Amino acid sequence: MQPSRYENLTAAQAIAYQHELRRQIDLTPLNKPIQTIGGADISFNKYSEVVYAGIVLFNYPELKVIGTATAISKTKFPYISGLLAFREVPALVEAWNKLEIKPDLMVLDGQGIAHERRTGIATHFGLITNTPAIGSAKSRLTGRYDEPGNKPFDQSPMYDNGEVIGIALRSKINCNPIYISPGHRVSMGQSVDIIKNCIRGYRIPEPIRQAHLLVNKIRIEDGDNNNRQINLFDYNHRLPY
DNA sequence: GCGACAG
DNA sequence: ATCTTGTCGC
Repeated sequence: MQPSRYENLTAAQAIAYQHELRRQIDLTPLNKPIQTIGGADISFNKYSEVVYAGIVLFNYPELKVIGTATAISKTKFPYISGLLAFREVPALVEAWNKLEIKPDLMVLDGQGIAHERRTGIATHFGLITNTPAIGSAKSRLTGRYDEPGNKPFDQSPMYDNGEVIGIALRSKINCNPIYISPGHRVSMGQSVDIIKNCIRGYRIPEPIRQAHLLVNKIRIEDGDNNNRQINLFDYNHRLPY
């Protein structure tokens, strides 16, 4: 199935495809040393079908930026919890195809196997690009866990159906944890170790943080002004008139 | 039926 | 996700 055709799928068909992808997941430990790593993210205006995708490449473990790639695309697939990949992966793959050199591993903003069908966006992206990938989410989708301690790198396993599907990691003191899970071709332990090395003073791991800054930048540069939106703040200030 | 629900 | 200011806590 080509990502460019995802928007033609119904939710039921997308779920059927996830069941198909699930069988192909490989969580064998990555045996090759990591020299390059990439972070990916998407930005968009909620009143527009335009999505801005970006990937930032770094050398590893230093995390010095060595390249970027972006793509401005459109999607009609709505955001549906559990089907995020069908909305965001097409644009990400467009950016991916523009990369001169592909990284040894990718970090995606969302879940890996910490998903009801074990097919979060990191797993999905890793499978269709045949690239080791890790999911790092800012909130939980599924799974039960005890709140990790409040010290940096305190962690707590996430369970679903008796299996460990991810790790809630305290990336920064006094901040909510982030949720780490392997996506494809990397183990649970390696995923946590790699993400820990990508934490550089902020709650969000550097690859994703930089990708987020990049996509927001290109969205503003593209002139997001044309996509009119009335938020509560503006609305209240216009009431007198 | 009810509550939960990545971005 | 995205909009925006102020404010609280470390």
